[in-house]
Amino acid sequence: MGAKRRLPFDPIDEARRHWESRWGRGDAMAAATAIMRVQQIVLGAVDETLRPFDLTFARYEALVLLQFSRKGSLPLGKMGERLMIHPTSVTNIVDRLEVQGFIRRVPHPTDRRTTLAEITDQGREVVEEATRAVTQASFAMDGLSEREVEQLIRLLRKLRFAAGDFEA
Amino acid sequence: MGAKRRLPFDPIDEARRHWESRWGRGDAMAAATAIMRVQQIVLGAVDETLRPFDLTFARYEALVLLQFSRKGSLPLGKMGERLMIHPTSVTNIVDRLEVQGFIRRVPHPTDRRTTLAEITDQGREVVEEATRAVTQASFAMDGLSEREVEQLIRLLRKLRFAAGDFEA
DNA sequence: CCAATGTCAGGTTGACTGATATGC
DNA sequence: CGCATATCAGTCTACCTGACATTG
Repeated sequence: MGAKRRLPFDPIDEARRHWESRWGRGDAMAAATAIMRVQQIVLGAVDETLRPFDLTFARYEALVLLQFSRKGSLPLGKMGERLMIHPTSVTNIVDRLEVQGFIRRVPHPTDRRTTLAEITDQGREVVEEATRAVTQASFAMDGLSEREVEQLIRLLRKLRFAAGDFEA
Repeated sequence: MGAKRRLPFDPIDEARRHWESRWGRGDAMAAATAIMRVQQIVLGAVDETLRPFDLTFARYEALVLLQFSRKGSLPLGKMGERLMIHPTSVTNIVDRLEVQGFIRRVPHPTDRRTTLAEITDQGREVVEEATRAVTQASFAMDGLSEREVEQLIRLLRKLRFAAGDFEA
């Protein structure tokens, strides 16, 4: 296993002190580092929860998106936009989900350039099951109160907005 | 390019509404998704800033750590602990930095099992230069006020603490 | 002719697993 | 002997670039 030992101090805080004593403001750096680390923690927790279903977070998100869509299908490009991932990543993820039998590729009825990904019955089943597990696992957010989770969501949303993710 | 278009709404918020109307509480899921996305944004911003120096965030962090260390050198294992990365990733990162001439491997004076990574003069130079760029770039944190950045740091630290990263 | 859509080939990064040589 | 340290081989995810065929 990787970073096994629990450190006797917060390494990010420590780095920040060094940073500020030498280079000035270190809040942005500290925040960035913390985000990296928390992402690692959360992703690990989620992937572990999803492993029994042979899903990664990325593929799970794709399935959830299709599950929520009106017709159970979306153009691949649309999926990339919503999930904010690269076109080639969409191809990759859809490939795997198709092999697993959770979605299938379907030609678009009118625009013959575009391919639709359609969730299968088996896909719907696995999403429901996986979601049950995921809801219970609570994603390593146990350390925060409900209010704090909302606060975190708000701050992250502001950051994403400033980065130009969306308009509202 | 990947997710180019700015969406007319917040996709995470939208997903959360769907989620909650169907499966119950969605705050943890929303927070997890937001963290993934923000990590992507921040990492992208940092890596872009560091590209002129031929550094990634991971390698930059390793250099900063060595720069801050008393003797300018640390055992590889120690580096892994501090940076919270896998031993094989340490080997990988140190390999690359060594090829670039920013660090060099040095045998430990007493314990012949362990190898030290020592930052070179060239390494110190590039850290200073890169840090100047990085400090100005401010890591896509522009959307938040100073107070909010501190708030974010605090919440993330709480989460990391609950996950068992450190003891203080 | 130009734009959009999806795919493919090929390269990079970092993380992981499992095995191994060396030294404490 | 067991344990620690670092490495190696091999695999995996996700990203990127640049090219391409097809279609609008």
